Amino acid sequence: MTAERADDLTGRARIRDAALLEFAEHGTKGATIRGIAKAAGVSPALVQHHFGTKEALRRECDEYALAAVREIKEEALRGGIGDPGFLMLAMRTALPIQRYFARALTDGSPAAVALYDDTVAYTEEVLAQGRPGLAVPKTDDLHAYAAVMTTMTFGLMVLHEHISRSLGGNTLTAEGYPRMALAMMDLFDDRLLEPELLEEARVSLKSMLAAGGQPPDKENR
Amino acid sequence: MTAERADDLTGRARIRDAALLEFAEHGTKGATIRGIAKAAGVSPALVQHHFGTKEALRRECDEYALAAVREIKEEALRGGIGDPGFLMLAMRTALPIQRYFARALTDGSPAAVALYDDTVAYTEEVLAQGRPGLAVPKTDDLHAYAAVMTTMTFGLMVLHEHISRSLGGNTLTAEGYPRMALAMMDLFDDRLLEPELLEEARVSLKSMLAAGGQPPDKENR
DNA sequence: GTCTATATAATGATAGAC
DNA sequence: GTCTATCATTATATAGAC
Repeated sequence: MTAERADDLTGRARIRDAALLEFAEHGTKGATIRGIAKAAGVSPALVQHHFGTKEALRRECDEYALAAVREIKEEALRGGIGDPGFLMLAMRTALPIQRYFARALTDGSPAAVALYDDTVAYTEEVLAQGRPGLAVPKTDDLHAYAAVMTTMTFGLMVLHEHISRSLGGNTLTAEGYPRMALAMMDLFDDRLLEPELLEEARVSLKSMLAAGGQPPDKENR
Repeated sequence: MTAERADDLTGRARIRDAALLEFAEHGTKGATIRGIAKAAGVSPALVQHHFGTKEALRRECDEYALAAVREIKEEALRGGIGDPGFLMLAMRTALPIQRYFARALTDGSPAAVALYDDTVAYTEEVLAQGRPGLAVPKTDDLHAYAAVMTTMTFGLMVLHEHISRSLGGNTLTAEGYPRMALAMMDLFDDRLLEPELLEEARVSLKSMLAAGGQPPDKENR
């Protein structure tokens, strides 16, 4: 999984890399063997020769992408959360891998599910154990807290096209990332909702929760 | 756009509603005329008779969904941000519409772009003007602040399948929404990163921003 | 390993009857 | 408005030569 130069890739790897991008761009269904072959500069038959079926190729992309992310994550872990590079974990992941997952998370794939579930579990663990520089979360539902945190972070990746358009620079690269990240920090350092309104909303939500999912009385609507 | 009962829908509307769900489930490319026809209980030819092409049907779903959301939003606006229903704006939107946009935001569509851009602009406006119960954001980049806020909120919708799985209940419905929303409030009411770490990260990001998108020196990696 | 040629299936779209 | 039947296109997948 070490970085390989585009020109000295074997045919098989060239096809896999092209597939990664085509799946990211057009989705599982939208990407075609023909398109992938064209992008890789080979014939469609060669794609089938190496991977058998489109489904198998997809599976291989899935596994490759997941392995790549796990490798980056382990590397970042050695630095610790205080490491300036830790917050940029996303940025250290190769662009094609990020784009692949951004799409796979909505297209649906085993690796995307694994990545999501892994990340929620890891986030929950870190929040529970505590880390230097990291406060203990004030919540009585740490799992949901971790899930929301993870989902929001992934949301920025999944919707990268929209936020990049809005901010005028690709947020998955060093070009657009800093502006987004700074705003994210302002947002989490802020307390936007005033305590009274917050409490009011909490009470309303807790009554919904207690009611087992029934919406509150309709008179308010 | 008033609520119609499933049984007294005209054929055309029944097909449109079925298409909305099929596009949400399988994406623009994955949804088929045959599948939509089957879901609507009509022949594939009737779908073409009413809408001409699949692209035209998709366009009509797009416009219908956008109009529906705008209507809900205007209604919620009359209550104001203090209205307990305001925070639940998403939940008041019909489920098929939410699911349609959750998919369209990554599949790409004019309505999805319009919805996203509208929402960022509206969020920015509200934050700039201020509202009772809402603090003034502490940031020198209000647009990015609004964009990140919007993207994170939409991220919860786009990734609803994953967070629902993680929390054990559909977060797009009253069944799973309260738990997610409560965790969201805990998260925004918290200050997870301690000031020193936050400041350190800000400095690093600002230097990246100033460098015009060049990553910081590699020695740290 | 890589290609051309071809078989097979799925899908979008049309024609014409009722 | 609604159907059945059919066509044209595009996609996956296979066979066999080099």
